[in-house]
Amino acid sequence: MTQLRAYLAQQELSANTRLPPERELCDLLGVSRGELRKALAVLERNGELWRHVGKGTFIGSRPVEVISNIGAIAGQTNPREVMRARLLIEPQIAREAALNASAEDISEMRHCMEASRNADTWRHYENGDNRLHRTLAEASRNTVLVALFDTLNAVRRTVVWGRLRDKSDRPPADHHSFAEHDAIVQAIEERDLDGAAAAMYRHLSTVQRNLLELRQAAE
Amino acid sequence: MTQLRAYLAQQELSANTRLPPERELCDLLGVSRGELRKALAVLERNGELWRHVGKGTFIGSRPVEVISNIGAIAGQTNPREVMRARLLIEPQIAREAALNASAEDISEMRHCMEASRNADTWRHYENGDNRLHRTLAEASRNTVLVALFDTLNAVRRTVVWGRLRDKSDRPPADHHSFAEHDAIVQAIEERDLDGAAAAMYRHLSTVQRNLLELRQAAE
DNA sequence: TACAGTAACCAATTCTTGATTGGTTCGGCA
DNA sequence: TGCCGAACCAATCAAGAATTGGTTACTGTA
Repeated sequence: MTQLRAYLAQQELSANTRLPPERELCDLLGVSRGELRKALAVLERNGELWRHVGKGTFIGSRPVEVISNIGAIAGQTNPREVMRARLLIEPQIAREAALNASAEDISEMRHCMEASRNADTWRHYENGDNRLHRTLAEASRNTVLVALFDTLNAVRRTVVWGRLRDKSDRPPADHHSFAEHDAIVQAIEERDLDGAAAAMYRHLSTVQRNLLELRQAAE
Repeated sequence: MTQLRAYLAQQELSANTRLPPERELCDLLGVSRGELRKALAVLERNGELWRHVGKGTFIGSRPVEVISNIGAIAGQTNPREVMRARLLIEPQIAREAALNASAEDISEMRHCMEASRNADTWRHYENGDNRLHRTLAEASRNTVLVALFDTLNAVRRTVVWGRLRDKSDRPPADHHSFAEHDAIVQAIEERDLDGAAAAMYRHLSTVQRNLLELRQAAE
């Protein structure tokens, strides 16, 4: 243990530096591999280095693998997790939108709502729906929030939903989303932060419930 | 062209299905490769299939590759936006962690807290701090939330903070984060959803305030 | 001239194989 | 009991071969 610390001290210990393999290291320090591994385990537990099979042992903290590939995320998750994340994140974005939305943002949102209401196919409806949520995210006037929303949205679209959709080839005129979207935009226009978040939460709850019912009906 | 359509019709044409290589296909259909490629080009422009060198030809539309380039986001934003996004997002993650954290998660969080408390340099402190927040995100047991947190965290570290840090070479024993971290983990352990979110909000508020004071002092 | 077929080549990608490396187990030994 | 040595395992990496869509040049035919 003491030997290892001394060895590390004498070496250049800049972060992300790779140590020699364990087999070399124990030969170098004149200790057995078991003892060396016990010492390394302490240092790893302490967060001073990290190890990975096949890669090696590295100085510093384990790098968080920023999954740039949406498909990788989508492959590890499921509709339930995605829906849960939406319920937690999007109301907060709506809250920030209520704080920062401009008149143009609100006008654009209303335009998207009208487009989806007049949609003659589900595809067109979802197009308008997507644009509405995206415009709402932009209305937060926060680049980071928009980026997070885009990531979340991309995952949502990639995850296999099982092509769930009832048989009607076009959205009914009394589709639940219309009134709910209206409530969200209304709250944003009135600068009602809590109201906007709550309206978005209610909307996503309904979406979730519909999704579950469709999945159960499919079984 | 007509032959190709007939071939596709007879085959199973579920999305993401890979077609035989062009060399096989033209042999199979008895046409030259040039003619086959002209037909394929039409179908690709029509959105019925997509091709990629080295991969092959696939049925359906080309998968959306949303490259969430951290650097691009970081270049368009600023510390204020990042901090604002953290204040909105991370309390929600803490809330979900309070709902789903296992005993191992909490134990690991406590260990990270101890590590950062015993840190003898700011670098080690931040190491423990990062691991704590990451463990907390994992405790939400939601792959999507972890991915969003990683994205947010990567942006935070990329954004230029101006290397703000007071001169003391090690965190003071009464550093505000220690008590605040403790409150967060405490609330999570007690399954106090609102408490965990509120504690995280208070913590990030303090971080934000400290950041502003340091920036003003630097001017 | 015009156009289709053939072959060859290019670059991106995947597949294959062997070596490396952290993690683990088992027997020997003091 | 505790440590050492050796072997083995699974994940990873590295390098080369094979595959595949994209492109070009040449030939033959009408």
